[in-house]
Amino acid sequence: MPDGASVQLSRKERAFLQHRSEIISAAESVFAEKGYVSTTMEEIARRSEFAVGTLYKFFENKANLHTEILHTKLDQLEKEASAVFETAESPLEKIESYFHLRIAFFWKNQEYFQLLFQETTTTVCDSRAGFSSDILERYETFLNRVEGIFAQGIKARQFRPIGKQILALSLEGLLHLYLIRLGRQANPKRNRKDEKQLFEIFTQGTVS
Amino acid sequence: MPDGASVQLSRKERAFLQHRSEIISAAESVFAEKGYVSTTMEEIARRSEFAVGTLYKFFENKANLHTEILHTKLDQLEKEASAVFETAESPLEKIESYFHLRIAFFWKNQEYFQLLFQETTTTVCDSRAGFSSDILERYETFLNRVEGIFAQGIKARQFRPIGKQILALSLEGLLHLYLIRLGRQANPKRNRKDEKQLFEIFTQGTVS
DNA sequence: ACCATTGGTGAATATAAATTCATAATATGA
DNA sequence: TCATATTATGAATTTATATTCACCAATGGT
Repeated sequence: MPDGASVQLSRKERAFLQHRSEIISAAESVFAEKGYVSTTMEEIARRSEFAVGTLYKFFENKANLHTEILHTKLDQLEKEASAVFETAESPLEKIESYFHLRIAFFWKNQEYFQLLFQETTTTVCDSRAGFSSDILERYETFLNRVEGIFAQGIKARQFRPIGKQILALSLEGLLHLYLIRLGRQANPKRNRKDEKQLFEIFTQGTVS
Repeated sequence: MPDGASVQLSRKERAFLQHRSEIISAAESVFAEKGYVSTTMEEIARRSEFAVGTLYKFFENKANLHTEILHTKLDQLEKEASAVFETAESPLEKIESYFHLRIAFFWKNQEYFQLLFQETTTTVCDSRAGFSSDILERYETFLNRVEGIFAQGIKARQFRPIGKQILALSLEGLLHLYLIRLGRQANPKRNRKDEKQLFEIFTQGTVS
C-alpha cells in the first residue's frame, strides 16, 4: 500500500518506480557514506545492481540524482513539521514538538541526514554545478516558518522578546551540532536525557 | 617584525618562507572562495603568481597544502584562546571572553573561516585522502579544553549542573550556526546586539 | 510473427585536473 | 667569467570518473 493517490499503475510503471527508488536508495547510502564528491556513479551502479548506463535512464546526471534525494528528504521533513505545527497548541509546545521531531527525523534517517546537513550548512559541492542553491533556498523557507512560530510565541509572551531570527537560529544551532556529533559517533545511541537537557538549555539557559 | 624566535635567517631562507607564505595566502583565498574540491592548483598558481610546478616545490600535494592552512588557523585560534583562558577570572568570564574571541576570530579571518568550519562539522574532502581526520582530532582536543572550563564553572556553582559536554556542545552550536550564516551573507556587518543576545540566550534561556 | 518501444548494458569516450619532469632562469662563489 | 647549485617553469603525462552510445532483451500492440 504505497501512498498512491488514484490511478492504477501498470506492472511496467510499478517496476519503473520500484527501480527508480532502488537506485535512489542505493545512492543515498553511498552519498551518506562517502560524501558527494567521492561517490562514483559506478559505486551507485554496483550497489543498486544496475549498470552505469541505466542510472542515466533514470536521472540526467550525478548532480540531479543528488538533489533529487535531498528534495525527497526535505519533502518528508516539511510534511512532518507541518503536522506538528498544526497539532500542537501553544507556540512553546509547537517548538518543543518540532525540536523532538527533528531528532526523531535524524534517527529515522540515520544514513542520509549528514547529506542534508552538509548541504544546508556549507557549500560542499562544485560551485560549477551550483546545484545546491535551490536546496538552500527551500531550507531557508523552512526556517522562516519556524521563525513565524517564534514570532507568535513572543506575541503570546511565552518567549522573551528577542529577535525571532536569533531564536530560530539558536534552536537550529543547538540541534545541528548535537545531531552532527551524534552522526559522527561509531554507533550512536539515542539519549533522551541529553535531548531534554539540550532543550532545557534553550528554554532556561545555563547559569544558576 | 615577525614573531621570529631566535635565529637569524639568511636572505634566501627568508625568501623561501616569504614565497611559501605567499602561496599559502593565495591558496587560502581560493579555497575559501570555491571550496576544496573546485579549487585547482592552476588557480592557486595564477593567484600566487607562481607556476604550478613551483607549488609542488613547497607542498607535497593539494591535500597537504590544504591541511597546512587549517593547522595554521588552529594554531592561531588555540593561542588566542589560551590567552583568554589564562586572563579571565571566573569560569563564566572565561566562557564569555571565549565566546567573543570566537566571533572576533571570524571577523579577522573572514575569508578563511568557512574552510575551518567545513572541516570541523562535515567531512568535505575525499575519503580517499582521509586527510581531515587529524584536523578533526585537534578540534576535539580544543573543545575538551572548553569542557574543562565548564567543569570548573559547575563546581563553582556558576553554571547549572548539566553535563559539561552538553554545555560545550551547546555553546559551539550557537556560535557555529551564527557564524556560518554571517559568512553566507553578501557583505556581513558586525552586530554587537545580536552577539549579546546570542550569549544571553545561552546563559539565560529563551522563555519568559 | 513482426515491429516498435522501453528498459537495460558496459565498453568506449571525453574531460578535467593533479602531478611530474626535462628544461630554463637565476643566484652563488671561486 | 665560468661552473655549480638552486629555484622556477609550464607543457606533457597520468589518472579518475562522468557521460555517451551502439547494442541487446523483454514487452505489448497489431
